[in-house]
Amino acid sequence: MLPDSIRCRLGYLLAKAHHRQLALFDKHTASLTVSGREYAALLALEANADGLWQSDIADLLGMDRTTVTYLVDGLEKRGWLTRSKDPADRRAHVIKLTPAGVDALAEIRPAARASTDELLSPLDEAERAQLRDLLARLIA
Amino acid sequence: MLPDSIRCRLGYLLAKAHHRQLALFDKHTASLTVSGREYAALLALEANADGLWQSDIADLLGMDRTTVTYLVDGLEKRGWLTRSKDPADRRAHVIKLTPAGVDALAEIRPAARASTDELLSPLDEAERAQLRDLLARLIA
DNA sequence: TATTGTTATACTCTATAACTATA
DNA sequence: TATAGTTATAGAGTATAACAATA
Repeated sequence: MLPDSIRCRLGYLLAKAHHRQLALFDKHTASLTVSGREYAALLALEANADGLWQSDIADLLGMDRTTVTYLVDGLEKRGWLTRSKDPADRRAHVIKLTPAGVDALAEIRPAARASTDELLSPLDEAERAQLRDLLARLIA
Repeated sequence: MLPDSIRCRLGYLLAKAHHRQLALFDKHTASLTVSGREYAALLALEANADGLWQSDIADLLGMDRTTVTYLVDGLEKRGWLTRSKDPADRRAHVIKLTPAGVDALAEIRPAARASTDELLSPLDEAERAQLRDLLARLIA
């Protein structure tokens, strides 16, 4: 009943796939109270152990500064990161993962991977790599 | 600077690609005041000339009834579709495209296609088909 | 003057529940 | 009692602009 004009529409396919991804992430991380964006921010901090400015996080994840302020607020309340003035530029806040944040990430990562596995379950290994490659080239 | 842990994260790739798709659709249809969802609803009605119930549209596009009410309100105000009681089940509204709706669709379609072309411009024909196929299998 | 971060505001989407009218 | 549609409300997510502190 769904016409091909919609089924093959890229906007429809991307919206649905993205929606499904969000739902599966929520399902697998239900006990962890963390959003996909928060997880991405934790990964960015993990990869930058000397810390990041909030504006770095905004640039890396494609959010604006406003959104990062709220996001960092939430993670700071959970004790997963620290905010401190950068001595070299006192306008900026340096954000660093705390040991509790490292632990949280260790808990979240397997759940996040399980959600991706479930989303990608219709595809074999080669197809999964292909999908990542094609999507990466769209947003490059 | 963006770590591979994020760059290869499927949630990140899908969110970005979807966001880019929305932005390009808006850019190419800026003069037409139509959303992607409204376009999808028009396509569904085009493929079902005897009309659809609002609940059919909800099922087809994966929205709830509430959202469809608002969406149909907007398209009806533009004169692109009609609402009429179904004589066979007076609880339901039959939605049909008007001639003005057909005209609008004829205007929107090339703009929508141009936005998809721009989004997919980094990929060749075979890769575009591959991407559609892989995404379709994720949401099946 | 420009930049970092904060706050307030508003606007869109979406989710829920209560309501009506029909079946 | 269940279903189609409407309405009201509230919650995310996001975008904008104004502001303080600092460069």
